[in-house]
Amino acid sequence: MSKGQMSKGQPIRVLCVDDHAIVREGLMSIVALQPDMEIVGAAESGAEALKMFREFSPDVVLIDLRLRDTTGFELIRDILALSPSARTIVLTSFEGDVDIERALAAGAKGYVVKGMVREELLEAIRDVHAGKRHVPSAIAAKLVDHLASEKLTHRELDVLKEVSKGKRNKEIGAALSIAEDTVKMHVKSILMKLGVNDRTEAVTIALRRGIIHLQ
Amino acid sequence: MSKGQMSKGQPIRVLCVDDHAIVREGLMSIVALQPDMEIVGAAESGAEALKMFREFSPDVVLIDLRLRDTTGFELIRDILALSPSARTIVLTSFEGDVDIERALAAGAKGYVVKGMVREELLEAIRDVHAGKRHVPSAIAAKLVDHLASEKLTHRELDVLKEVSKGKRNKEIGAALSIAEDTVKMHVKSILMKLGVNDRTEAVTIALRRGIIHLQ
DNA sequence: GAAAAAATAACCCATTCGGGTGTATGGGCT
DNA sequence: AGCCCATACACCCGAATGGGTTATTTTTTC
Repeated sequence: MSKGQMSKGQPIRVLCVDDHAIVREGLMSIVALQPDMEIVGAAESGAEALKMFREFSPDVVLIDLRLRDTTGFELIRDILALSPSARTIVLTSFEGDVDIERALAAGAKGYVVKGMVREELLEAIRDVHAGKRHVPSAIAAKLVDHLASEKLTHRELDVLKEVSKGKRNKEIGAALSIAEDTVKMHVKSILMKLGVNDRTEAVTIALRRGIIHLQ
Repeated sequence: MSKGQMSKGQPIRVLCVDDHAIVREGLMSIVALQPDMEIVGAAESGAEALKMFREFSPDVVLIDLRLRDTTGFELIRDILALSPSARTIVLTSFEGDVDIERALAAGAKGYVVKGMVREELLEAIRDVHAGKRHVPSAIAAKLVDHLASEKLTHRELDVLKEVSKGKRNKEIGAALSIAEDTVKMHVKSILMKLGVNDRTEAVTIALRRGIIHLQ
């Protein structure tokens, strides 16, 4: 790892990971214009990203949360396993507080939403390269909004995913090999934790917050 | 309109409309590399797009469906109202059959999904500029899959949107100023047309197919 | 102007749902 | 050992839901 003694004159070496060619292209063209940065690679999958990370040891890695062969969360963990001092920034269109929380928990140093102004991204890259965290206040605010809200347990998540498929409690019980009454218990808990009236609103709120995703 | 006698030597003049700076940047950099194309403008809102369209009379307009101040559907209609021979291509991440159908119904000549390969987009631009339609078979297949499925009526859509908020039939009735029994009638019809078991699945299927969108 | 489609409303009825309360078991942390 | 928490199960009950049928009025379409 040749990051410790990086002098001010050397450009920030950036790797970007996104399965959309347009986004990779856009990132490259934005970053390439900065005199203090350079793109060392653009990967379209997690596997390719890891290969490029090993090969180029970039200073900063930009990562989308949705990838073809893995998730951004997993990729961040994989990269940190290779190099614990790696600096990663999530660049995604997901804005749910749970997505943000999971990304930061996985070890991301920054979280930037696609659709922000160009400067926000560049600032994030410079901050994170300098060892700082960079989470825009609008993003941080979403986390704060749900600080008090209880997290769903693993089992509740299982149930919620089945609920989103339109299954009845009885069917969910059969699918998860538990009693219908247990399912009802979980559903009640889910509704309470999410602060909603019924299972349908539970699903839409969960989608909005990034607790579950379609497909 | 100086499009009729466009000679082969002149580049295809492209306008792109997307509220994400990264995507605009990516499009510009992809198109700029093509010898037979040039970007004449990049708008980040519908209003700006119309202004640029009037100013530059581009040969082809690339349009995202989600814009800050309007929708892609509306923008396509607005552009066609200005210039009935305008050629527009939808470039979006929405893949629901209803999104596709609405876009083509609005007058789009092409429909390309973000995340396709670079060549797909370039081919679409050339095809559409040449007066052809360009809808990739994967996209067309989604339309075909739902050819038989009945469309929801306007009122059913109103009800479905309320359902997605977690409202009860009684509350929906109050919101729409109709009897609860009428709401139940609409809900029954919705479930039948979408081929689902309950209101929750109706919402997730509707989201997937682009019949409704969150927020 | 007639025919078709959509919107409205009212029944019935079995099932499901949401809310309340209580109990039990097995990890994990202190 | 004691405690918390997740998980699992049971029972009660009123309200909401989904399915079936019929009918009137309005709107759209041909």
